[in-house]
Amino acid sequence: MSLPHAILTALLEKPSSGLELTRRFDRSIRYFWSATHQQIYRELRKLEEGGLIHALPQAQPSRGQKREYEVLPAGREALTAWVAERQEPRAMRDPLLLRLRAAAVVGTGDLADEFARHLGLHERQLAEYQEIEARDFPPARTAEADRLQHLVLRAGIAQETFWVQWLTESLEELRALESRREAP
Amino acid sequence: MSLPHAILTALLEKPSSGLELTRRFDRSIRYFWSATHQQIYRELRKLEEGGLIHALPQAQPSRGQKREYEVLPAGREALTAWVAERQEPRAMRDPLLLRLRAAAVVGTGDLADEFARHLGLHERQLAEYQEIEARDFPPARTAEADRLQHLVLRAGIAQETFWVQWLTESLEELRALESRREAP
DNA sequence: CCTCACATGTAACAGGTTACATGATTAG
DNA sequence: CTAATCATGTAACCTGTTACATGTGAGG
Repeated sequence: MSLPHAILTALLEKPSSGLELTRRFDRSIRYFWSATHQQIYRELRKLEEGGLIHALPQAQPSRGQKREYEVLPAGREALTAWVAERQEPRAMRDPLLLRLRAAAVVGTGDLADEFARHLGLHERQLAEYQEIEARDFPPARTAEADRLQHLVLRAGIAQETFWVQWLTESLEELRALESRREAP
Repeated sequence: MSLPHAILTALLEKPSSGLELTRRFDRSIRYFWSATHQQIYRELRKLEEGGLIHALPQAQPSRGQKREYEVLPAGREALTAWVAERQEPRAMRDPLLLRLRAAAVVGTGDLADEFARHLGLHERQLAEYQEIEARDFPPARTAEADRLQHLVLRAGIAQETFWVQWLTESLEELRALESRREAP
């Protein structure tokens, strides 16, 4: 039940069309929620049917024409209620950990290369988040919304930091095991 | 494509029935992959159809009867190939972050209570993992499979440590914002 | 006119969740 | 015999992914 609420949040900040939302997801929402344009269009239709948003009247509504959506009061209420819900934390579920676990049974193969590649990707992502932090969250800000958004970004930074550290450590271990197999 | 490989890994370590697998997922596999019994039965059927596992012959195969499965050579090969695949890291996607982001727009409501509750849950989980580490991974072990499994557990520990730290920090911020609203 | 970028949409499928159904075995 | 527990299974639904289809408008 998260995607509709991600969309409501984005639309409250700024009424948008489906494609604009897709781009906003790609640009900034990506670091805590991702979605493709197909998901977004499907969900916009459902939200409109449910009376939580409506399309701004403009031009003739036809296939290749832009449709901008706006959140209705019912939509804002639904979002507020969702924020207040009691929800269980989601369990960790990462294929890379699973592959390492499988490697403990069938052998590591070229897994070290894959770990090195992931390490590079996470290092780049971390650097990007740190740039955003430096640019958009200077120390002196005090507006409430800013502080909350900063917390979300810090979660992203902490996550990437975790990956960089863990992958570095794991890579050492994998390479040590490899060289031990070559010259025991 | 992760669940079938999680099952293959578990079955290679020990041939099991569907319900036994469910319990093993709940007990130990949970900290890097989770699955319900419905998912597991569905997947066992597919794996058997695909010739990657087969049911051990025993008793008459009827509805309430236990069926134990074993991995076939083709299954082991499939798992080995999957470990060697090139896969993109999965994006972070957590509803709690999304709710905090939404709260920046519609207000925090009782979110602080929810954060406090999650903090407690993660603290308990962290303690559990640390117990497992102390019990199952004493410092002197050197067997390869042990070292790899230890890495996986350390990822779980690092994750929970992240949550405890981030939630603690966020909770302070949320409470500070609340008291600022009460007495500005 | 053609092509490209913009914009919306369809279809099919894989994976995950929830609720419920049914048979077999064992304890009281 | 009855209730509880073990064990497997069905069905419906929601979410996410991939591939493809179609219409609009602007520039060359």
